[in-house]
Amino acid sequence: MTRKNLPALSPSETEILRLVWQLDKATVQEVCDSLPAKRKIAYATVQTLLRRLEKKGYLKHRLRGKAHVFFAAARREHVIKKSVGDFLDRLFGGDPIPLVQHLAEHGKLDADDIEKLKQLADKK
Amino acid sequence: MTRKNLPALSPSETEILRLVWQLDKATVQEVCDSLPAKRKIAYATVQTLLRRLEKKGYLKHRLRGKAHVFFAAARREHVIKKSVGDFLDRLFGGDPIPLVQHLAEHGKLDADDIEKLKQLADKK
DNA sequence: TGACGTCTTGTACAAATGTACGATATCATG
DNA sequence: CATGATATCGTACATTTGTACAAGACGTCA
Repeated sequence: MTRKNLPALSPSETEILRLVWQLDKATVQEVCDSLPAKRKIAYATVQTLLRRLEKKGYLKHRLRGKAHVFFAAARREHVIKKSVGDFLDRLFGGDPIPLVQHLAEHGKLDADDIEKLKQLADKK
Repeated sequence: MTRKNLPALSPSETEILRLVWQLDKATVQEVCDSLPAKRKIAYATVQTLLRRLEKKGYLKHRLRGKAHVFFAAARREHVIKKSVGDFLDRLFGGDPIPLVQHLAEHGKLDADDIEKLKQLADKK
């Protein structure tokens, strides 16, 4: 199943992978269509990124007519965990507090969000 | 002061920059010494990374004897904000909740941490 | 059936990244 | 002052990344 040894994701690859996750499964075209309006990348580029993601083991595809329909080949949870972990290490030496604190201070999190998190943490 | 237009940080650069922040100011040697034991990069490599960070505008240096002492040239707050923002966009489409939730679920944050955050958010 | 649109495949290519060697300059010390 | 230790500087170089064009396959509709 979802096996280890996933080569690192580049920023752009991450971006595309997220879209596939979000769409659950998608063709090149569909990924292109779901790109934020601001972010404009050529169809061909998205295609290459999807190919690379597949080669790296993050995606697989099956055919629908002539089109490739890409879908996750690695557990999202797992990928996220790795990405967040690495990011945390690089920028904060692994300590998550400053990160969350930063989010809180920049209005990314309101009291409500935090309340929800509290429930979560309490349950654990 | 801290002008904009900072070129993107590569993962390794980020790692090194963080160490300089942590040490407040540091020579190549000092950065090398403060590298986590696991992470083993040659002196020369660290040197290159520091040089690049300076060229990109993240660091400056002054001399102490013959050694270069590097120190921040851009507001840490600002750099973090940008890095976190980009990361959030890439991996979560900009929504911070799933990120924090992930942290909470993976035991990265305990109820105490969250309590602290609550205070923070309340103050806002 | 033949042109048309849609897709994939192969390939390209400059720039960024990760990593590092070798030459050179300088400082302390015997 | 010669020697070693320590630093920087210039440069290198294989990969990876970001971005993309061109050629070929296939299904469709007039």
